[in-house]
Amino acid sequence: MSDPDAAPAPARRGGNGRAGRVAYDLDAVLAVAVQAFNERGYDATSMGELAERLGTSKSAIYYHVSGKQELLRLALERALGNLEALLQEPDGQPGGAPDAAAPSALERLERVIRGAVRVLVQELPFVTLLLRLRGNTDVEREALARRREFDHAVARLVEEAVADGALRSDVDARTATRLLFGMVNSLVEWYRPGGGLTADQLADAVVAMAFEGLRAQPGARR
Amino acid sequence: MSDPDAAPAPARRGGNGRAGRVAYDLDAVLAVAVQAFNERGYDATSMGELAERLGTSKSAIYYHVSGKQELLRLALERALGNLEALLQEPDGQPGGAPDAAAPSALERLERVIRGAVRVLVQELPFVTLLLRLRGNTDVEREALARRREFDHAVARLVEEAVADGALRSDVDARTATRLLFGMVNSLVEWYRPGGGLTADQLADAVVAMAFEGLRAQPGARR
DNA sequence: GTCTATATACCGATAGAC
DNA sequence: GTCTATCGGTATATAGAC
Repeated sequence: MSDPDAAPAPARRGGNGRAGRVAYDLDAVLAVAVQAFNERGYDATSMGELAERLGTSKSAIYYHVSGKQELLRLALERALGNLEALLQEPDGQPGGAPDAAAPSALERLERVIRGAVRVLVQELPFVTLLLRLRGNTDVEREALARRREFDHAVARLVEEAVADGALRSDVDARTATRLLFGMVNSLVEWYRPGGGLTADQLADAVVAMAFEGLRAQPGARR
Repeated sequence: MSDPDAAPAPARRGGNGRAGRVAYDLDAVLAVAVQAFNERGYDATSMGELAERLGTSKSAIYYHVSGKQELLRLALERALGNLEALLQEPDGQPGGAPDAAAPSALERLERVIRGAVRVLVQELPFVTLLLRLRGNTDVEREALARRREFDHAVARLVEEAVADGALRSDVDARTATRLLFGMVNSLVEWYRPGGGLTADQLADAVVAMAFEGLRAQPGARR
């Protein structure tokens, strides 16, 4: 999968391109659009500005997509698809060996958290866009519904872990889930790759704070 | 201070109003505007829609404010003023007695966290607007600069508490601060007053999760 | 596939009557 | 203080040449 932030520059055509002709494919248009939506906001970003950023005209964009809303829909599909895959394969990576014993709810929760951090980092602009939706249009409302279903699935994991006695029960499970993913989701507001913090270090910090808290524990190896 | 969510209905005039005439004052206009900005986004909200929500005309709004940007500026001023006051009086409430010993950095941090939760709850729509800014205009950039200064002040508290040995040192202080306020700020995305969770209970949950973590500790009274 | 030109609609803001 | 009418600007999207 291409990194949308890395190369907003136009890609040269494949074998069927005319000599030296620079063209944009859908992925390049989408990458630039998502970056612009995140910087300025979806509503504040005009098709004219997208054309400027791409060094082309509005009409050229309409050749690739049916309109501004389809750009949004494609971007949200990518973010949601990656997040939903976490729930299908809670190991964090597909194709894992058939596990020994079934993992506990707490173990599954930690894997989902680490997976979510990984997806947020790998698909940063797309997930950023998803997390800032307001639900103004049908496209946005459909995406928000899918996001809510993801949240509910995580909440069920938290409740299960509380029932197991693995998580504290004096904080409501729903509240804990929301605070937990409030912390995870806030990554998109400040994390930037290449800033001296790898995705794994970030996941470690999130899991440590979420499960053990920030307070120094006397005698603990910290 | 009036509650902007509670009464979007027009307020009757004071002593100088003509008999029975319904009018809007600046506070009523601001309350409706902030609610609309949060629901639909600032850019996606037109002055025409504000007029519709107020049951009046666009011109009537322009009588009260110079334009759409001033509505934004007034709302952000209210949110920032309340947050900045937390740093001046870290007791959480003004007029506290001159304290005995100077509180530790950890104690001051907890007071700021509880104060921030209180401000978020009490001024929910205004802080929500602040936290969703993108920095498209001068008004927004000025507000973002003030917000960054607030964040930096909290980060200095965290660093001080780490230096005291009160907070764990295996998580970078900057990262910890960002995760901490990512958790706090996420409240605006889901907390609604009257939902069975008081501001104090919420602050307890935030402080418990931030400092002690979610994991059940064997033998601990939880 | 990309261009220029344009159709159509809505935006923020203002003018002037009442 | 609120109204109707309208200004100038810009938005999305399309038409048709090349």
